[in-house]
Amino acid sequence: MWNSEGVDAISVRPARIQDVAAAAGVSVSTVSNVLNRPERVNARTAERVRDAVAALDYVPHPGAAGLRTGHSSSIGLVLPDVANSFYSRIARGAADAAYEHGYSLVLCDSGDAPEREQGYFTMLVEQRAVGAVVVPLSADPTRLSRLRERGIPLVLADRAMPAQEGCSVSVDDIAGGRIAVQHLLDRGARDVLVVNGERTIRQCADRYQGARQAVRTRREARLGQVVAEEMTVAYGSEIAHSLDELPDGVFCTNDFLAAGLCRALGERGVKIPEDVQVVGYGDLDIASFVGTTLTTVRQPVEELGRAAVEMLLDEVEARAEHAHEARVFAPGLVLRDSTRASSDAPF
Amino acid sequence: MWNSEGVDAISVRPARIQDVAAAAGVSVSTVSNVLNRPERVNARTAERVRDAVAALDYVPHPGAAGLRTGHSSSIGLVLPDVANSFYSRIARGAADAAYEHGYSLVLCDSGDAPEREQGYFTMLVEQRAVGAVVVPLSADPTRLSRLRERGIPLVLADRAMPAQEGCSVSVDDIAGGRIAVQHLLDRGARDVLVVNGERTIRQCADRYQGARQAVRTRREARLGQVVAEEMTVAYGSEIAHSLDELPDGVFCTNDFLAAGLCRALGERGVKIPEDVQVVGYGDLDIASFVGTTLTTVRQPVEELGRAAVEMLLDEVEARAEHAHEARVFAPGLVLRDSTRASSDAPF
DNA sequence: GGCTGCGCATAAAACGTTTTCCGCACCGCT
DNA sequence: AGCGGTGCGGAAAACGTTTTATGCGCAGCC
Repeated sequence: MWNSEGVDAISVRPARIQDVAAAAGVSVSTVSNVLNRPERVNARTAERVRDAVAALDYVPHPGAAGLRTGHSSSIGLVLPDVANSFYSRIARGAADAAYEHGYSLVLCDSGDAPEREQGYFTMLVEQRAVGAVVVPLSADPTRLSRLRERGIPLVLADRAMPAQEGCSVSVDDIAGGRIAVQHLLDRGARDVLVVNGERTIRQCADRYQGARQAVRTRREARLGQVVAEEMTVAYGSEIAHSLDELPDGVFCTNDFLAAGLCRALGERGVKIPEDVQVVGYGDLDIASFVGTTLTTVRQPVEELGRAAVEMLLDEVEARAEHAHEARVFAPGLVLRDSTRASSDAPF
Repeated sequence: MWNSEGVDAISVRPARIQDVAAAAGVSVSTVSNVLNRPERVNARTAERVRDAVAALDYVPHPGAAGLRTGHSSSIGLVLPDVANSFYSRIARGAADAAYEHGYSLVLCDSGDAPEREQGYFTMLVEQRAVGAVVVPLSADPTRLSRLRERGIPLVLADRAMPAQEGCSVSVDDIAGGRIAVQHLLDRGARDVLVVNGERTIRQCADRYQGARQAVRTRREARLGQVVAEEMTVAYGSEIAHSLDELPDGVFCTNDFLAAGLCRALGERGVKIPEDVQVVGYGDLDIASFVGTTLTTVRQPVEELGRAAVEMLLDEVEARAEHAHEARVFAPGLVLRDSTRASSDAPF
């Protein structure tokens, strides 16, 4: 009645493989063969079939196919919070890779709730997901058992795992700490302070270890450390105010800390980078938005997501000859004003 | 051989409904009934069945079920880029809602590529997705036809749509512009400048319209506008430098612009908020990280994602009595230093 | 005592694929 | 003529569910 013509489509039943077979004057098996193993069928017949497919706008039903073949074509991506930019960048890389390989990505945002993470694991088991990329809430390996015991392959992201247990991808935080401090030393700093987060956090401990390694290469260099309760702008600022004697180089293990520290130093009349050089970590948005833009350590996070999916698919598709691998990515340094002597206006 | 005992699980075939039936000494239909319409079956039998389910750790195969019932339980989320915080917040809200209702969310990141967006539409059609939430690349409605003609219900996000075409969710940008400027006027500003983006962008046009509405309520107030080529920190800064005479209130239609503008004004020796009050838009991370934190307009973005999914599910589950709706959300004001007279240290 | 109706459980037919045979026609060879 | 290939195409059996149509026993009612 008042419907325009497009709307009648909502009642049309999608074409099945049978319909295609009928239209092309062949059997269903032939249609299936044309679609999945074209080499098995005569070129002329194949052509006829493909015409029919196009004419009917046939799209195969992967659910039905999966029923027969035993596996779906979706992979799970489990992470604590997509709204967090670190995780959303992982998601981006994973989505790209999944798309390129023709898999669909199921977004499982555990919202920092362990029971919800478990719920998603169950859901993935139900769906017979072909595998999962997991950025786990905690390092506790038993939480992964639900997937393990169902034989769903998984790749851990941002968390290393003994290689025989499965694949994992992560960034080399020790190297990150090393290049950050190395850079400060290269630019003449001799008295380096590390503004760190809680050392129980693996990343923080690693970055500090890297810093120590860098300092060891120079006789005359000294390293200090101060630990912030939380890695926020506010604490970075507070630490800058509480400093008695100034170092000539500061390595903040997080860009928030660095941003707060830079601002507070500025308020104290300290010039950056002339008096103190500062390196941050993470290349978060804030690093380039802040007054004096931050030299910082950039992590190839999208690569992490992409690699995780690709390793997962290798495991899925190769099965037998797949060897587990713990891939670690190298971070890189992004040079900006906070360690650059001549600061040409970046805009 | 060298495998620990957990590993044999990878070969165990998941229990089917048949196995449960056998274990409970009933027929498959009874098991199915226990699971889907418990009221149809005797309480004692149901109990036996449930025990068997638990004992075998049976999980139903939604693919197979979907084959029979004709629809899957997954919904698509199509957006231009999850790494962009606006979209990732939508994703977060959508994921929460989907989880609560027992649906799984398929992440479709079109990466700003129209053909990839189409590819995802095709994929969703294949999977017989029950519906989709779409943040479209452009307003061109024909791109959605692929889903439409297959009768897949969809909800548009961040983009209004004639209500009879389907549901949509969006934020009221006119109201956003209005409250921003209203706030400036309330705090005594009389000469208000709007730093806007390209007016071909609907959001920009709307926010400016809201600004005009607010100014109209005060006889003595005046409104000016300057348009930035891009809505970035750099352009905000540039505009601040190019200003001849200063207004006493500035409304930037984006926090990046506001951040750049504030910094540049500071460099010119202008005090914020004493000399000029500034309001941003979006409540992006940058708004609270920047030197003088930004008063800004906050959009309930997670709510957008959540509502979109819920409206979609209403359409899916109610079918007949569902009425399309174009829901628009009200933005709110977040008060921070850039319009606050007495600036107590926020830390 | 034969009906009807009710409460419960089951058998069997779908759903749309893939894949394993198997058959058929044709070819070239002894 | 008989034989083994080979190249193509088809029939039919799975895959794991849901759902429709029955079946069966038993109570209540004329």
